[in-house]
Amino acid sequence: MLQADPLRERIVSLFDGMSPQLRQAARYIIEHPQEVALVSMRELARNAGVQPSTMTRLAKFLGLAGYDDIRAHHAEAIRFRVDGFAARAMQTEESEEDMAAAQLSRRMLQGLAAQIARLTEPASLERLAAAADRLAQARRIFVLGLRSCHSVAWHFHYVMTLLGEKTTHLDGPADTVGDGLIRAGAEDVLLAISINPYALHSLELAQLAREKGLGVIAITDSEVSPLVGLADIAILCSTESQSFFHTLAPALAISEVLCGLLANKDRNAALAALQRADRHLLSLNTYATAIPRRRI
Amino acid sequence: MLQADPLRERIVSLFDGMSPQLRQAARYIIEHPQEVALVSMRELARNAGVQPSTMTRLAKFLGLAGYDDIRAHHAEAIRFRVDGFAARAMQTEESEEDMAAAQLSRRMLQGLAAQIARLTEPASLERLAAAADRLAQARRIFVLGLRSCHSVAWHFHYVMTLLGEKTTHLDGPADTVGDGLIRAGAEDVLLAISINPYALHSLELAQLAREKGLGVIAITDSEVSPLVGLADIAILCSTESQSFFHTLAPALAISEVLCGLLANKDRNAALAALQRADRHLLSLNTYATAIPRRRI
DNA sequence: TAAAAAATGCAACATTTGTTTTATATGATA
DNA sequence: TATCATATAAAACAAATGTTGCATTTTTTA
Repeated sequence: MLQADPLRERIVSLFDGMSPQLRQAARYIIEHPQEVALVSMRELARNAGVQPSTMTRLAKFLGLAGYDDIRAHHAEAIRFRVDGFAARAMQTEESEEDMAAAQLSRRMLQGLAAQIARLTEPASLERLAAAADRLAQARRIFVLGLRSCHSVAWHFHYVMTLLGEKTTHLDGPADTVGDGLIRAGAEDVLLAISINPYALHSLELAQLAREKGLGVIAITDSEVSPLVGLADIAILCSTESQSFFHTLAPALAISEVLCGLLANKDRNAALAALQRADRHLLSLNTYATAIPRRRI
Repeated sequence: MLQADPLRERIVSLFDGMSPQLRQAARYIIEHPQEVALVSMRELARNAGVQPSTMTRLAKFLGLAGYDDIRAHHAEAIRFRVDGFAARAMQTEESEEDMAAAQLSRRMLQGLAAQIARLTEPASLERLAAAADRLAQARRIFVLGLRSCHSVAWHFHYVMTLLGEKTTHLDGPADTVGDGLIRAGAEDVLLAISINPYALHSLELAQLAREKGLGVIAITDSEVSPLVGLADIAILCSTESQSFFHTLAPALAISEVLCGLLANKDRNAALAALQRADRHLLSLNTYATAIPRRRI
């Protein structure tokens, strides 16, 4: 929002002085302003993961009479926004270069959004479901993604480690990438991610996995990708982008969906695992609760 | 409202068959659609000059279960208008225990697409352009993303290495993550990526960078993220998803856009650099186009 | 460590909400 | 006009809302 929003600014500026629960409530309001006006306080509190009373306390903390002041403010913001949209588009006066930058950015982002939206085609959804089934059945999941695909492979692996110990990330220094497969067998599955140009090493390892009897699931970019012939299930994602580079956002989206599907197979187990991970990381002081903030 | 609105059309088409009081209520709703979602039924009735019961009767007359259906519809319309169908799937019930895989996948993907599309708001585009400018000016770019954000940081770094030697990826074993900053100074910039929950180490390093005089550019998830206070420019991306986990797809999209903008600053240099990288990797036999024959 | 203070969860509270019921008014038909 | 069906207003109702006080937990201070 470009318009001055005094309440929003007040919440941000007082954020540091809030207790954890107040912060959680405040954060949710900052990030879902329209919901404040559209749902009841109790429902908002539920969605924000706090007690109803916390919302009242937040209002008082902000110096307001009660929660209704917060709601009234956000309702007013919605009433004003009716014509604010056009106004906002106009008021952006930019330099020529920035204009060009904004245009390129917009084109790229819209392209990415469209590509991810296109993954909702029935054919893709079927393959996603089949892949999730296969991954759920596997004893062990080996995740392989080299070079540009490393980010996707690692992210999948990272999320899955929050759920349990089922995945092995095939990566390592000194040419030890494939060592994880030493004890892999027919009960295991390789999740291989590779896009054009295909890293030779990825294909070799996928081939090796196949020879060892592993199931192979591929995330790749084309029906004629070499991985398609090697894989039991291949999920295709476009990598075209409006810039010089290939995009991996759709591939990342696919891997996130796979994680979501796997977690959804047993929601309770997933929740329990996540809580366990939370506690572990908490005891390690991995995350910041108190914030080293110095400047506004 | 430009979109087709079935309820509105239904009210109009049944208008002639209504009693005077029903008409008065219906007319007010047609002419003040946003008020329906923003005030209580009794207040709406008062403003419309009818009895509260008339509103309920109108709902029944339209074939709905009750007034709440009318309100829910108008709230949805506001969500639609404000977010461009973004947070829609987001808010809907997630209580269905056994959601079909296809349904969950579709929801997740649509949500991701919408979140990326939302990054095209003018405010975001401005920040992207400013960030690209700052990164282009920098002597050196240090890229920091720990834990879940590693994928984004690494991807940015990887793409940038194709363009040149300007970036340093802050990562390493044995607690050497921050060592890259040893010789960093005021002419350099830190690109820090962190989302809630914020890795303590990321914040500490960002703080250190700031103290050493580096510019700080952040990719983070909220106006109240601790990185916002530390950063010269903060680019915000939503991380909410329909599943248990946060999504990094929008953050990845942002980093890809930054790469695109940087490459676009000097297209010829970028092309030349990419060709050089291509030749190098070709001579190393990094890539394949067909299924490889395994070396023994 | 113990004591004090702050933060939080819980449950009871008075209101307010949307709905339903009942009584009254309205207007058409014969 | 008398009769009837419909439309409206008023009041009663259960369900929900936002708030508050209190007990418990957590954090800070001495």
